[in-house]
Amino acid sequence: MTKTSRSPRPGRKPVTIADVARLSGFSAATVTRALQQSPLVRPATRQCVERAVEQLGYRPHWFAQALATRTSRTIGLLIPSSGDSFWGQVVTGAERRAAEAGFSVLLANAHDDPVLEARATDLFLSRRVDGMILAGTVGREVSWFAAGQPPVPVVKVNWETSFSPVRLDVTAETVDALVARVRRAHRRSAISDISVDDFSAARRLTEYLIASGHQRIAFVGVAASRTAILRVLGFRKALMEAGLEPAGFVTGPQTLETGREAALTLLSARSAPTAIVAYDDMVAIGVMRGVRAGGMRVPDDISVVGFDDIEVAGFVDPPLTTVSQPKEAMGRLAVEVVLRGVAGNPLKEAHLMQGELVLRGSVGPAAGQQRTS
Amino acid sequence: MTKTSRSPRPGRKPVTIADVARLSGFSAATVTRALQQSPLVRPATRQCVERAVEQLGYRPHWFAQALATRTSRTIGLLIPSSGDSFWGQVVTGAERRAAEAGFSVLLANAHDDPVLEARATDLFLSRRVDGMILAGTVGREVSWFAAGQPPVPVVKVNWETSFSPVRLDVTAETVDALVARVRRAHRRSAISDISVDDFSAARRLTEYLIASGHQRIAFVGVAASRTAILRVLGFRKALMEAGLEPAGFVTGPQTLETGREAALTLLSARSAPTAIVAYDDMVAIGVMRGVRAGGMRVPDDISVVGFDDIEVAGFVDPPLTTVSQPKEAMGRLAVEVVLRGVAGNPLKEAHLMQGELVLRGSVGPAAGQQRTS
DNA sequence: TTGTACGCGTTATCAG
DNA sequence: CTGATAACGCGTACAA
Repeated sequence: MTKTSRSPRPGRKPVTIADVARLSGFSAATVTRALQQSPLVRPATRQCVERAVEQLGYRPHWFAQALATRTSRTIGLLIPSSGDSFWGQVVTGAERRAAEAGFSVLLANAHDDPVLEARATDLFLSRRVDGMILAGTVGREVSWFAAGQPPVPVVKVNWETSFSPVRLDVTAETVDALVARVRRAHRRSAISDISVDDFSAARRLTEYLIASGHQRIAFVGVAASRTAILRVLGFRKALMEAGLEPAGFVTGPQTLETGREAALTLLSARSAPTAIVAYDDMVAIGVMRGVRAGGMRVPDDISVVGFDDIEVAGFVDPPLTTVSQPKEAMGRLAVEVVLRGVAGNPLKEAHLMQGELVLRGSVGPAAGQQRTS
Repeated sequence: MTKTSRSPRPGRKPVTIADVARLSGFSAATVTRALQQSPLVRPATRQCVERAVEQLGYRPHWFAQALATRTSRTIGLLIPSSGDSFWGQVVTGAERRAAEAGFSVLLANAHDDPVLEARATDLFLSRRVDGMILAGTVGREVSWFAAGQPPVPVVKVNWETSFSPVRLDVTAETVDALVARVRRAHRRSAISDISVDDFSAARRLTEYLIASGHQRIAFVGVAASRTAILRVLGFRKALMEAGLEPAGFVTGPQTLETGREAALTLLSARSAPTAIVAYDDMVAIGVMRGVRAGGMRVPDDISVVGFDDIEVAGFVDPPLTTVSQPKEAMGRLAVEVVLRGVAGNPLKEAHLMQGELVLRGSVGPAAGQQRTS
């Protein structure tokens, strides 16, 4: 249903500083100074100007200000999608912090498309943002800025990129070497970055499963992405230190469906795992569905853990044990890094934030252990 | 963990149209025309200019353009919170549509605070947005714009406001009168608005329950808000037309906890309902938990429905039957309305969008009916 | 303490 | 077809 009706044309022309100057009887320069709380202006004058501002409903014209001062007080924020509550939380943190500093946020969605990513950085640049935050991007850095160095401070958040697949039969030494190698790729760039320590998170999650008595643990959702590799390596590391072998790896796109099928496959194997580490919560939920479809129960027969602590994770049955990423904090920190850059401190910063284990109902004691005891 | 290291100062001064003019050997005016694809410029000249642009990496300075053309090609979008995936979807739709039209989105979060809402509209105005979308706002319209008419096209989306509580013992005539009254409050405003037809959605949802054999149906989450009242009225309307009486109303804040407690209370009554309509999905999930805590099952013993189709709704157990709001479409439409206003058609538009019933697993045949048959 | 004059980077209006 | 020139609204040296 749609209804329309006339409404008065809002065509009042905006009031400028000249109008204020005229009404108050002072010059435009004085008005500017009064508005900037400059100590050079007499209190009585300030009063007078403020009255005129009030009366006319004057608001400084932001473009003109920006043009004159050469700063836009705007930060470009590129994320994969606003519809994703994960990134939504990052935006919330960023927006809050920016507002505190008197900055606003220019938002763009990349929808996982490198072309859109490049277009967005272009947009930001021509909008003369004072800095930009590139979050969850998939494209290659070179495609963003033609001449190497970006002209404004840039920070990457949870930057994703493809890596040649890691051999799964790594040894104790190669795990550390590979982690170092993956991290080094970050360091080469001159662009600041913030990311969550996926390696450590996966390691702690796996250690928790081992401490719960699990000995046969599989990983579902292996892929050639930076994040996936670090999580696999953390998983391997924990296993090695406990003298255990992985109970299986399932490769595939990081979707619910992958998790479902993987669970069905793994459960029908002769030596089925008693616990599954999923690449992320969505895959984990798929695993839980697969487990149920296979006639078994979580966590009685098999334990499941995920990553990210997405909103849904706390609402599935049983609620999912996972590791939560500091989403709002990442957004805030990203803005702070950019702000430091804007303030004229052109340092590259690299932040590795720690996730937090969220213990819920999807992990129980190892089923095998129960039988033998 | 934090690491910092030196990086080359990015202080190249941006290239201006004058640089392009110099290099290409033409005047700035011609460069502008070439870039605007004006037919007034000779192809050879255009080529020449384009080469210079390429070579210098020139990008038009957006403020200066905006200042000269008096349009910012920006739309202000105010939402309660980016962390909420409901609004995130609205943003996605808006952002997409805006990008198609070459506009960008300036985002602000109100966090349900009328003060922040007013500050945001102020920000938008001083940023000279071409139009603004005020979504899910709670404040009073008068507080937004000092001088009555806003100076740019504005559209409200799912505008929320408090209403004097509706008497629950309405009659058939008063239902229609009340719906009309609630809607009239919208019409009085000169500001365009988009909202979902909550009355009709609630009515259809309730009709569906009745068609499933339910006769004793309660409503949980009554409050003095516009949305809540329309949903209650839709619920009442469906019941009346079927010659049924409501099995109860529970008032309270629209949270999961309210739902939980309400379920416990309703189930222990002498004539317990066989179905519950919750104000929204979060309340509905609370109801489901309460039902389970009370030792009964959904949908075997009692059916539950919600509103909004939030992300979580499809993942709870059983998946929730609800009515989905056209979130992305609302965002798109909002941008379109603003764009029409920008194009110089200052009409007030009122759009009532229809939600869609999403039938999932939380509704079954009436338990009472099963027993008697 | 206040006013004047100029620059910020573009676009639009007129002449040529 | 192209080139001067004047806005656009504000900040800021510099002068008063």
